[in-house]
Amino acid sequence: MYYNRTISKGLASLLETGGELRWLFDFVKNHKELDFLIGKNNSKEWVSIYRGLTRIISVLPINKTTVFIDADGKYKNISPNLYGQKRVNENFQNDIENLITQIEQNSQFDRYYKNKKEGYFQNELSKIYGIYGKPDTDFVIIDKEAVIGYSNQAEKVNLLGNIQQKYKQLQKEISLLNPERYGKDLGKKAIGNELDFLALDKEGNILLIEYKHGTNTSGIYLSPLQIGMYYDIFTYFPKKELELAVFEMLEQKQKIGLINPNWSKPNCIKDIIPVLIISEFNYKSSAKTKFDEILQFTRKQLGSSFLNNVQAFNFTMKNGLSKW
DNA sequence: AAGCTCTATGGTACAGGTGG
DNA sequence: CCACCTGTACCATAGAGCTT
Repeated sequence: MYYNRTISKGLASLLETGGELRWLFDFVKNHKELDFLIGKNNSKEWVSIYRGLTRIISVLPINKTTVFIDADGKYKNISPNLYGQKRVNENFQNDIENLITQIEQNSQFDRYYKNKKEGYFQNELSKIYGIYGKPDTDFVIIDKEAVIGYSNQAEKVNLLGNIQQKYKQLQKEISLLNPERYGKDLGKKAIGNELDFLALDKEGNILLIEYKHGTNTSGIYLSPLQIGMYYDIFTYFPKKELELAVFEMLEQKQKIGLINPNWSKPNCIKDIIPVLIISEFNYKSSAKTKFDEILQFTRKQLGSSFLNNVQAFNFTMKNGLSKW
């Protein structure tokens, strides 16, 4: 298993000050609805730009002078000129602007950002604790949609499969316990495998952040299972290796400017803390009561120390983060 | 580089619940 | 008892990895 999503120096330098794609960095920083996601897996690396939940472009390096601009077919159809092979010295800002304008004008895309739901708040969070972060911000986002990689399918099934199995079983039991209250056939429902945000706080704690919008009731009350699973996966991962990867990603992001270069980094990793962040929580919703019930149930099954350091926050534009 | 498959998620309709 | 609210089931869409 491996986890390190630092991109190659060559790709990173394109975005750094003086790099040929530096204009892209400025462009995203100046558009409040846009944000970066950079990463790699065992076969490729990329710099992607998201508008809420939509990946509007991915930049994939082909060689030193050429990149491939990719996205879902839907967006390629809207703005064909933007996609395909490009020279790195080409400035395709106008094409991106054109794409965004068309996305804004077509209501079919509203649900990914304009409706001010999940995509909107996820983007806000991501920017406040990322590219707009201050030197004294409580924590910084190291990675988004974080996934641990496996060298092959056998290893994945063996390591991840076992952990997933455990939580799927619990989900099934919860469903059988009270199908009306918690949902039926939850045993068939898959448990997510991407962590929304991996962050680092000033004290040196790694925060495993799961984000939910307040209207997603079942997502909220079932989140102990999801959060527990990420906690298992990341605590199983060798600590030294995780620490190295996190610091490497931090440094790379600071060099580019995706994290404030003056943010004072901790000396070492202290702890791993699971976190739930909910935006626009509706206090009339039963989600909180059910969340406590699920937590109680899982503690009965897995031991009282299960998620004993979990933290939950409300997130609003007005007050930022406050205890849930 | 594009198509295919798997999976996650938002939107929506409706059923059931609740409060006035 | 009615009007409104909430949550679930279902469906469509899109992201991501894999294959060629």
